[in-house]
Amino acid sequence: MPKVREPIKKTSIAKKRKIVKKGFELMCQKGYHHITCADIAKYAGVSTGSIYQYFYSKKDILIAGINEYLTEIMFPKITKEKFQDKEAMIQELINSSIENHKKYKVQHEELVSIIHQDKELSKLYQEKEWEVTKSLAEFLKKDNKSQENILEKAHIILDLIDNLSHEVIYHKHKDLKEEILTDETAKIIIKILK
Amino acid sequence: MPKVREPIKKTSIAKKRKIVKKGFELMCQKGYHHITCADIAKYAGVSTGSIYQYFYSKKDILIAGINEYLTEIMFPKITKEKFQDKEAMIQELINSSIENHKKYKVQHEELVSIIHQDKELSKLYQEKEWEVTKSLAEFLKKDNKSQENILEKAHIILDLIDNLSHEVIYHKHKDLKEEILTDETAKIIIKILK
Amino acid sequence: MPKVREPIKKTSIAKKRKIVKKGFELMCQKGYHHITCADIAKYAGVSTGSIYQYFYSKKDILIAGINEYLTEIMFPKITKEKFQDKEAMIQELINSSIENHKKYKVQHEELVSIIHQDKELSKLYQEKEWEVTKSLAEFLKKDNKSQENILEKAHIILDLIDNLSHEVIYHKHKDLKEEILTDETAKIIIKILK
Amino acid sequence: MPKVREPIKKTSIAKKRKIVKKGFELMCQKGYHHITCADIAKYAGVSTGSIYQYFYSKKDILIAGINEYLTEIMFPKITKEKFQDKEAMIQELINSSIENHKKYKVQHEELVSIIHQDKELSKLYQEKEWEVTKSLAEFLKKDNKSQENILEKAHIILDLIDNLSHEVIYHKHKDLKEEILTDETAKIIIKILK
DNA sequence: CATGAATGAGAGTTCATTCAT
DNA sequence: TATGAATGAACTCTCATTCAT
Repeated sequence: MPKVREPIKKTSIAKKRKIVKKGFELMCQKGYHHITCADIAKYAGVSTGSIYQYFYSKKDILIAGINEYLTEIMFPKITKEKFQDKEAMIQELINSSIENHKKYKVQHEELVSIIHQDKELSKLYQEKEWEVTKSLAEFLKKDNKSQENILEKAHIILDLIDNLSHEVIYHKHKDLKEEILTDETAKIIIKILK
Repeated sequence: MPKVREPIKKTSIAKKRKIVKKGFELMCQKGYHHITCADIAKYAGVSTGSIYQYFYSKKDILIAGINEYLTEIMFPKITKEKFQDKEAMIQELINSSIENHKKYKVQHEELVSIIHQDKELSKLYQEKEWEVTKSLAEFLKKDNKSQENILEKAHIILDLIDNLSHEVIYHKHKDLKEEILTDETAKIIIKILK
Repeated sequence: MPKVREPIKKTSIAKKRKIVKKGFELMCQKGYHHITCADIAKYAGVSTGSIYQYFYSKKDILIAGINEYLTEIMFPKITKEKFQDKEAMIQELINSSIENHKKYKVQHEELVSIIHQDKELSKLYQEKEWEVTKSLAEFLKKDNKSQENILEKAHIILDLIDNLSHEVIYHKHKDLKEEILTDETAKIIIKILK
Repeated sequence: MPKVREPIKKTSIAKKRKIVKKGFELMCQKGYHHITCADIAKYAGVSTGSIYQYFYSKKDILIAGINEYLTEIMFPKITKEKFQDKEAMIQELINSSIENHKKYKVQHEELVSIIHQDKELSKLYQEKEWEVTKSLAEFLKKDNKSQENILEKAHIILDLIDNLSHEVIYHKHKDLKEEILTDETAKIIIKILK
């Protein structure tokens, strides 16, 4: 079924990456269905034909982008054992999450929506998500023996941080103070871990 | 842009409602971009022409559906003062949220995604969300004086409940026990309100 | 896989037929690969969209055209028992074949080429061809008992007539006299049947 | 239209020939419109760029191939005066035709179709065809004086042989015995020449 | 008012040809 | 001279919207 498409040799690696980067960026900004392949090509500074030298389809670009995003940005490793105490660790978790969200500034929901409409992507997403949950649970266990329901707690904690990040990034509700929200979230997580 | 479109007079109210109900249902099930107007017409048992008697566009149906959804389902009033204590209130909040999610079983993310791509919808969504947050904050204040940062806490609480509902509905992570997750969420909310 | 496409109700039968007629005509004139769907639409006096209301694809139009062509034109029934003698029958066979070829004036080879590239069409073509061969053989048997290898002879006869028709229609070789060619062909067929 | 293209000098003669040979082979196997220039390049073991060093266009390769085919294969000289009698000559004619068809095993119709869509090719084809017809007529005249309408007869004979070859090669009709068909064809040709 | 056939702009994708290396 | 990545016009097909009936 695939006709052309070659991994790469030298500077074309850069080209393929540029297409993913720029294409994914555009998709996140405007929504997958609101941009055309021509848009992507123009934005990436290549021809429409070039896109199909490296990707099977428009969707293929999205998948590549999501893959990268999930792997490198959204679910980075957290098993850094350098933290002295829980407070520091949690603060670091929050900060890095906000940093990551700021950096990508994706329309996160667009992504999540598309992910959930595609079996393959859905599976990938959940695997990554689960990996991080387990990794956090592992970390918390070390620090604090006899923790009950640690997986569930880790899940909740990650959700709290994710939600906080969104609020900070998009700042949808003018009457919520960013600082207070961050503090409260941190305090709640501490309470959870008590 | 507007050509024809009449609010309603008698039994055609029912027709318009049927289009919204069935159309929105389909959109939530399969995704806005994956269904056609013909699909909606067939599913609603009307002709494609009829759709444009009551709606300006395909998107117009979505907006009507979201409006209804936000108003009646997702953000119902919570200022019921019948609760005896916080625990009961929280449990009720959790139960009704899960019930609502179960009832609609929408592809929630699809909705959220589309909402965020449309200024108008986005504003509407946030207003509704904020209304409920305020309403919960108000309720909590009554019950417990001297609560600091109550808006932020209310926001976090609603997020926790929403997240729990999703997990229960879609059950993405096989290793998370529904019961434990519910209990833990409830416990955390109690802690927040301490 | 098929999305839309409805047989027909009333005047749309005419529309579908017009698309086949005109589309097939164009294909035969210019070659399947040298015309676009837009060309067909314009030539048939409909919109491109209309084409896909009645046909799955561009190729589908070709198939419909070929079907009709094979059934009605190229391989008409020959079991007319009204002939008094072989000579008359053969002359009639030749005349009607030339008439048919003149009438359609298709680029016959284009057709045959496409037919041979498509399994389904190929089968259909051979079935029709074979039917006529058998029908002619049957006819000849009646007229003349104890005919050996009658199927093979019928096949050769039909080929001779087909070839004659082409030569007459396209008149490729200026130095061949049409009349003589026709006469010689008829004489040869008579000899075959001796 | 013409940009670059050089006849040849030394070993690149071989390269050009390889492109024609392999390209034409592919075209005959899969059909002109079903293969790409990239396919040809790969199959011939050269780069796509190289093709345009020797040919103006994709079609140019086809023309070169057809030229060679017509000249060397399809219409070989038949003025060999080594035959003792008509029967032997006819048998040899039949055998060599079948051999040729077997050897190339081209999708003959594809060729013929394309030839007829191109004025230039069409003319070339007819010239070659006519040359052979004349050459056969010449041969037959020598062998047998006082032959009337010898050109027309030669034409018919060549057609009979061509048709036989196709039937033998593609064996489309299971109920036709190859041997009988060959015998009958030979017998008919003998009768023609009586 | 209701219908559903008709419309046609615009989508994703292909591939003959070019050209920098 | 040889390469193969790059190009972009042109293709087939879709579908939101219109409108004659």
